[in-house]
Amino acid sequence: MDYLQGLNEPQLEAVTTIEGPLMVLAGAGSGKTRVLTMRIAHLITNLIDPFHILALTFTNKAAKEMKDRVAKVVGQSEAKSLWMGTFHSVFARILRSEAHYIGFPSNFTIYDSQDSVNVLKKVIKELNIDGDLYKAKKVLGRISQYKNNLITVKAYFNNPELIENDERANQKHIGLIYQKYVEACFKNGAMDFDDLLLRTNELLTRFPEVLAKYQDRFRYILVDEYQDTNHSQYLIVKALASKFENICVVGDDAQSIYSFRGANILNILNFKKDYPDAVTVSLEQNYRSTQNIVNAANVVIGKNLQQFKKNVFSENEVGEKIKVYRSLSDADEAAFVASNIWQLHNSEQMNFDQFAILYRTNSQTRAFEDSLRKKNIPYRVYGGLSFYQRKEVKDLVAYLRLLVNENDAEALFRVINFPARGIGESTQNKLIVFADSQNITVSQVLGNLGQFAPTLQLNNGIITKLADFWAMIKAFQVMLKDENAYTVAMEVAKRSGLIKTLKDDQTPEGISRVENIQELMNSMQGFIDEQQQVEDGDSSLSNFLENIALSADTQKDKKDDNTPKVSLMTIHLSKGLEFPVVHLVGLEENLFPSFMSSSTREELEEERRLFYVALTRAEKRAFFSYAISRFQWGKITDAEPSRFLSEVDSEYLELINPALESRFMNHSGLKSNIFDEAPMGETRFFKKKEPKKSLERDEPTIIPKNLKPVATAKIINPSGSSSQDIEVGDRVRHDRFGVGEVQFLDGTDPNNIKAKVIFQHEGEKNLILKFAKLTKI
DNA sequence: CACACATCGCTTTTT
DNA sequence: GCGATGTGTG
Repeated sequence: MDYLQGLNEPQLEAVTTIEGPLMVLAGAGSGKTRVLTMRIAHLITNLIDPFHILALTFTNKAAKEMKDRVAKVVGQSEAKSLWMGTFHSVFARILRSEAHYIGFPSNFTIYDSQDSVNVLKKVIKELNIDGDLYKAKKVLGRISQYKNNLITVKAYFNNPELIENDERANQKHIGLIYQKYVEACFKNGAMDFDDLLLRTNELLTRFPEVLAKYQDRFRYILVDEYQDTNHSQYLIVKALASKFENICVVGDDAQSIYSFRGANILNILNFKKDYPDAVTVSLEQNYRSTQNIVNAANVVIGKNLQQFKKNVFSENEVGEKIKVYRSLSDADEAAFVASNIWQLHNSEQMNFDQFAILYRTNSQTRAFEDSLRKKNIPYRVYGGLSFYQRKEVKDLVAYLRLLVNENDAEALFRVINFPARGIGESTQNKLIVFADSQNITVSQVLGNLGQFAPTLQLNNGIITKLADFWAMIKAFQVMLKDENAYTVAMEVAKRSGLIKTLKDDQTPEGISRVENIQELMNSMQGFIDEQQQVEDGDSSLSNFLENIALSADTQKDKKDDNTPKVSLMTIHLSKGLEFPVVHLVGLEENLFPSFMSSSTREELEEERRLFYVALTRAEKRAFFSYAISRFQWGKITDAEPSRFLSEVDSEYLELINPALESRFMNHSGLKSNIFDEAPMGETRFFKKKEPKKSLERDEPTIIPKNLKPVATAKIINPSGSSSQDIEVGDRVRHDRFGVGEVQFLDGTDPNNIKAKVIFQHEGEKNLILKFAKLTKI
């Protein structure tokens, strides 16, 4: 039992309490993952067949990590029959084997949100409903809400309150759209993400024998991040656990940050009500962070009313105070962060992967990318567009999806005319209308063109094109019977003309698209290899498709060299991670807390939990920063410090640019010379800036408050007629070199100002502005 | 059908 | 400011 060594008392209790309901409240950094894995190991060591254990997580990453760690303790072979995965993947697997109960094919397609939006757009159009009033994305959000709360179409129409609600919101057609959307998905043999949960509920409630089967199988259930479960997930877990009640949920109500997508914090807050006999264990010792960080985080989260009272503490060193930096602009903030990282890297030999920059919104990324690039600091941006959401990748995947499930009309119409083969919109519409009138699917029409051609009212040329297209798809399907998925996919990429079309585009973007296709092929090969190595692996195309549908792998395309890099991500993405040094940036009202989430107490409490999550990522040092003005939506907007800053007791904070403070507080306007005297804490945190020979120096005018502080010169456009102000940091276009960014400006003589510009593709150039004909963009 | 131009809308997003 | 989406024109 050496795996029990080194656990503290509550951890030990959580691991060894095997029977009955158990709730583990795991404060930030308290060793939650360790407890979960040791608990599973302990179950197996106590001769509980792994076959009877189900462990549910929210991310693939968490599932994989836990599985690896369990395997290390109990051995690969023991760990294998364990069911461990995300809610969605586990239930997708169950649904595939039981699909016939609820009228779905077992090879149903899984739609991602983009697919769902596309289907909804078509539904809205078909219903002749004003698309301006019903934005597909918004409507999907609504439908998702309903599904997550188990409000089916039928339940919706039986609930006058809901209908009235939507009517009052001027959305009276929501019910109808919802209905048509569900019908469309059913016809396509497709489920969206929410369906994977909703349909599982349907399966378990409508068919007691199915429920009994899985209840008997899953005798020991563990749920990670329980505070993030939605109602639908809650009901499934409850139903499955109701026979044996060996259910262990682990979570931290203080870290519930996904209510905007249906997570219901009440699930964890009410666990005791559901299971009155439940044992509760609180893990309160934080092993991650300094006392200062833990205490500061505690003070802030303590302002929330809705929470379990916990006493999270640290016995690590007290640590440094949290440094607060007030900056003039987003660019200034970014420059500070980059300099600070650079300095710590040099003075304390810290690797770049020990730093994280956390922000509230993805749009804040850019300024930091710029500032890090200027200092040649390697970084990696997490999140953003997932690899599998790229258009070119989706296109090839759509072909493959069509091979597996030819009823998938969404996939069909995505590829029927891409690459262009003369099957235009009107032809497509005719196909849809005709298929609807005959009450069959479009694939059935295409499969029996000989029979339907006379009634289709299409000319022979088009009929031939349709026939050719369908013959191609059919040929791929035949091929799939003998060849492996990779070979078929390669053939699809070539024969469909996809690769050729992409290769015709020799722009950098076009080249990267081809690379993405190659990367998709590589990942497919990797998947097949992997599956063939494990016993009863499934290297089929449909399994590959399911895998990518349920994984938001954003980094597939990044060649992973092993250079340590600074991590840039949203706070949401940082949950579960830890970094020695954390920069929490953009601490401004309306940004964090977000202006969208400042109206109700519930929303604000979630933002505060988000703040808590962000701060507790830090192990040794935390830096806060905010800007008094920033670019937002193309405009410079004034900003006020976030309320969260004032919620941290000042004993934990240290302002690091008081010089600026006093200067800036007097509102007499900024004199130009303020820039000459290192007002931004420069003496301490900035390497000396490039010398600036500003024209403003000779003009004792009041500089507008919102002028970017890094501005070094104004120049007159050489054309003479128009004059433009160009500043450091501006993006410019050059006839020959393309798009670039001004690095610095030099020179006092207006006729002889030089600009150093780094162009996206051409690299660094020194230009004399008078001749360079730059345009600001 | 391709391209150019206009318009919108814009938090977070494990699946 | 920017990218996705939609509309119009040749």
